[in-house]
Amino acid sequence: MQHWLMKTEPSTFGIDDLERAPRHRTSWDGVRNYTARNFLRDSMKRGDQAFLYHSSCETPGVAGIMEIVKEGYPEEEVPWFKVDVKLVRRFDRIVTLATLREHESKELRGMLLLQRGNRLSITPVETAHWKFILSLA
DNA sequence: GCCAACGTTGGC
DNA sequence: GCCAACGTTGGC
Repeated sequence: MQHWLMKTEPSTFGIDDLERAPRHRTSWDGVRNYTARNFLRDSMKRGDQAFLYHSSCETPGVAGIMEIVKEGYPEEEVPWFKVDVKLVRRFDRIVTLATLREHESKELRGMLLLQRGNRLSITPVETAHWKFILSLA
């Protein structure tokens, strides 16, 4: 199983919205970047888990865990792709970006989210990083 | 609101 | 293929 991190702006769609969605499920669409699209289309597999990350908000950070329940399929707008996800677990508290940064040079060294200038909305997460962030949650 | 980083566009 | 201009992201 692979792990991922998927960004969303909570003012548009956040963990509250996912929790309220029918069966805690939603289509993860609107991704408009080719690298991220390729992850959606080619690499994400059913059963993979992903951190739901809140960006562009008061407290950026990881809000919970989702599972991929439907692999990549086309959006109506060519050439973009989406997957379906469901909420697995909502963290009691957000694991904030500030907290992640505290471990940037040790446990989370090399994490793509923390790399300078990274704007990619979907990134793979190394298993060691995944486990460590879970331990913070 | 600012601005660094970086992706995309389009003329050549 | 180059690269300047422009648009977007996202933390602060």
